Amino acid sequence: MVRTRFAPSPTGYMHIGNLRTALYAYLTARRNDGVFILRIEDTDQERNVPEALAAIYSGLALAGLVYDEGPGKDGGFGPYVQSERLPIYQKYADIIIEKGAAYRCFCKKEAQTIEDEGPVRRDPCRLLTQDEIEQKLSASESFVVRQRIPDEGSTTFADHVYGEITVENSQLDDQVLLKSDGFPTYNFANVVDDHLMAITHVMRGQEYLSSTPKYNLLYESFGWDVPEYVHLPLIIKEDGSKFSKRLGDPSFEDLVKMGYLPEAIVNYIVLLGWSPGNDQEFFTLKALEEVFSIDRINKSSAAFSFDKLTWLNGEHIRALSLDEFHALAEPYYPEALASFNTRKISELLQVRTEKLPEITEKIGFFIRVPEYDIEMYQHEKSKCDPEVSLEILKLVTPVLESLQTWDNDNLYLTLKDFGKDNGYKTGTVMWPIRTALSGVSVTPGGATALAEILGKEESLNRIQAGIEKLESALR
RNA sequence: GCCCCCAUCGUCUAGGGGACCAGGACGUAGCCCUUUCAAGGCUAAAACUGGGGUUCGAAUCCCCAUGGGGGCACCA
Repeated sequence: MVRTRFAPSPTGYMHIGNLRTALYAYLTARRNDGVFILRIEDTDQERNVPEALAAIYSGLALAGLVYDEGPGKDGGFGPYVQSERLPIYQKYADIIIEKGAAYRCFCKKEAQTIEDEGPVRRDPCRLLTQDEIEQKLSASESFVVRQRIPDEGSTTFADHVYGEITVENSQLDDQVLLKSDGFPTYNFANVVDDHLMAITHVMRGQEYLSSTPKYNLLYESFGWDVPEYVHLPLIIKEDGSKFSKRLGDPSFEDLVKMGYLPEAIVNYIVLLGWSPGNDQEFFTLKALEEVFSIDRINKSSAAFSFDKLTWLNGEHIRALSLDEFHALAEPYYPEALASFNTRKISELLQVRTEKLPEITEKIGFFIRVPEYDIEMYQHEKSKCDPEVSLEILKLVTPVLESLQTWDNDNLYLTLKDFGKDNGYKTGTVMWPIRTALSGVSVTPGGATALAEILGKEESLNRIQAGIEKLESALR
């Protein structure tokens, strides 16, 4: 039974790299009919942010990553919040001290920060005699528990992504397992919990690659089986620097606020470091659950491209039904748009929107025609200029006035025929109308689509205004 | 400083000795379609970091160099 876990510490937001780790862990569980577990790693009391827990839950929910076990969803391996497991770590710390694979260190914190010679520090306390220890203990001196790394030999572990890695034990430091406040460090808690929670595949960022030998040694000291390791490459920026919230890069929540669909973000993020082996790039979470596999994960770090995310977001927007898109677009429609058929507007917008907030700037002209220059009527490709425009607008007015059925199809056929009868290209007829109706050079949809939405009366008013504008300018 | 990891178009990647004068996607440029703009279609420019090996043959295997990244906390 495959069991994976996502083990974030509560920092207040969902980092992009964390989201991907969660995604991969989730997909690995789903693909293998396994169990996906959420564990909260809140062992740093100074860094805990109160509302951060909520951010983790909402972030996972937003991404669609439903966990099978976790806080509030006990599967027999709880509690799933590390700060609620303190006695457990205490117990295993005692066990490992007993085994001789760890020891108490009574050194002062400050003394530890002095730069020592050599890459690895061997703490003097590892040589303390039993008597000395008893003495310090009874004097209730505070201490931390450190792992006793063997002086000789080397440690090898296998990683699904990076292969076999060997490190000399002399390069490993006697890391702290239990802090003086009684809390475990990540280094200890992750090993104890992954074992106790029967995690089969440990998936995490590659920043843990270099400390993994120490975890292996811990597993060995306890006599536990080592889990499968899956270390994930880093996500960086296109200039090669770190992708970090602190440096102003967006978190998952930020991206959603910027108008990216959660499903598009998830789709994009899965491709940063993994590929399906064919040309498919568009994926829903459901589809990924069927095809994701660990052995197609890449080794090298991947740069986050906003351009590609934006494109993929457009793909997801276009894949929506009109109703779904309309629901997402509506919040961007101002009150003043209420008199129009906004569903029709959504229809025009859907294929032209890559990010939701773009909608705002695309629809302003529906409410009011902006001030514009008559140069707007000049258009090479449509063989149009202000003079011709004026002529067409005047000629077309009675035709439109007499039109009974005011919809896109009828308007289009009528105007097309009008052009044919009067020797104009369709584009030459449409350009001035579209311009008069909107006052902008680019609109979602053409002249007739806009006219339909604006309605007969408003359309004719705007055309009349265009005529007056042109007349006064050309006089 | 020490240790570990990585290295294909600008970016994400396919590729796991001959099928590669290296394929796809984003972005960029051009064309087509066309009622402006999109969407869609077509086309173009664009990469195997360098040097040694191994081999009949290397993007693919090995070594070195270079470059990049990560780690060396009572943070995770």
